[in-house]
Amino acid sequence: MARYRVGLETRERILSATRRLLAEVGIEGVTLKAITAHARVGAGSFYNLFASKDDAVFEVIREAIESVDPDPAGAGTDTLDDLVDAFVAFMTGSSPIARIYLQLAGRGLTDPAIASRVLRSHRRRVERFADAWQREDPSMSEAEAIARAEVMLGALTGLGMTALIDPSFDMRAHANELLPSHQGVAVPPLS
Amino acid sequence: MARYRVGLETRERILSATRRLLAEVGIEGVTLKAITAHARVGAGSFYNLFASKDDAVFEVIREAIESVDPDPAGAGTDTLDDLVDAFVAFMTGSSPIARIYLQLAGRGLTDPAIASRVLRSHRRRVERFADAWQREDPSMSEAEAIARAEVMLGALTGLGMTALIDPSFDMRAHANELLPSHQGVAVPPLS
DNA sequence: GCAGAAATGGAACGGACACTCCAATATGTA
DNA sequence: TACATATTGGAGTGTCCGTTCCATTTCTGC
Repeated sequence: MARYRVGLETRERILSATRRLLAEVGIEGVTLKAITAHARVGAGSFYNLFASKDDAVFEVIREAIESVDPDPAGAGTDTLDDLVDAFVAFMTGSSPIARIYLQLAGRGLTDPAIASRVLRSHRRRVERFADAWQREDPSMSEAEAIARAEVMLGALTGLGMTALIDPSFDMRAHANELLPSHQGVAVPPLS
Repeated sequence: MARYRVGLETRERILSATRRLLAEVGIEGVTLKAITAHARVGAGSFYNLFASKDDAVFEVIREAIESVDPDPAGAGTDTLDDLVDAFVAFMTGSSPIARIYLQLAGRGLTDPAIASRVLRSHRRRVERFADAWQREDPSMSEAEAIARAEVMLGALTGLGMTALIDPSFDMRAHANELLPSHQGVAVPPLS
């Protein structure tokens, strides 16, 4: 835990180096050696401030997500529109961190420690989407709101993946189709 | 190079072990030690038959792809329901290819060579979904069918990812909500 | 300016990894 | 059978990784 001014500054240098490395060389290139070298810090200093290497990586991702959060304070004022917009901004923005996030999620397919972290943040997001949905339609049951939030987030994640692999893919347009307010072009539902 | 009968058999044992490992622990869990242990083979025997670990992994993937007929009949009789069902079965079933596919897709976010492969198969699948959609509603334009296919596949991919990370997640239930026959909101009926 | 706590660098550790080396053995051929 | 060579296991190599340890230095409240 950083308590002194110098400690906080070092923490920022480490996060900054981690951020830059994630952007430049990807998750596989982020080694402790690289981080400490770029931050001009000894390994001891690093572990004085972070519990593990992953701890620093997740903190960088957390901050990146928070930076596009329409309601960082958790006041409950964000709409579904806002949330979808934030997700799209995160995925299609200039920050390469979205890429890292998806790669980590992929790694979570085999690494239980990462899976639990990814899952935790996923569940938090589902809750957020479900709340917004219920706020827009108070008659909706909580269970249904959660189910819809799961589908919407699944869709957004998948679309984000496509967008990252295919730069010409228009994620925003497709994402907007997911919104209940969207009244698009016509396909009568099949019976 | 295997020349004798025993060598060819050993080669098959190695490929079989690699295939099983890819299914069970994913691409990152496939170590040389694991392969040789499961195949009951020494490291020397392995390198007598394969140039590298990746050589064996790529061979397994190549064979797996080859063994899956993308459109056996080519009759174009499959419905959206069938396709979604197949996708869910693919993701939640015991087949190793789904996990490998997602893990490779994640790796493709930084590796252009892998990205192009992933993208190609993705586009092929979009086409398949779009065709089915147009078959069910001939009045739908091709562009719109493709747009819907993109959203649906994005959702399925994202849900599949969640399902792989969280075994308790009911992918099939959520996937069904994506179908136009379902009166959900995720893909809204259009006016 | 002193004491106690925080911060520091970097050597050292233990483990994982892909891969090499080689003496011993098995195999196919003539 | 006799010979060339394919095949074998597994100890050993070099490298890289995250993390720990600790003597030393720096910081800050009093």
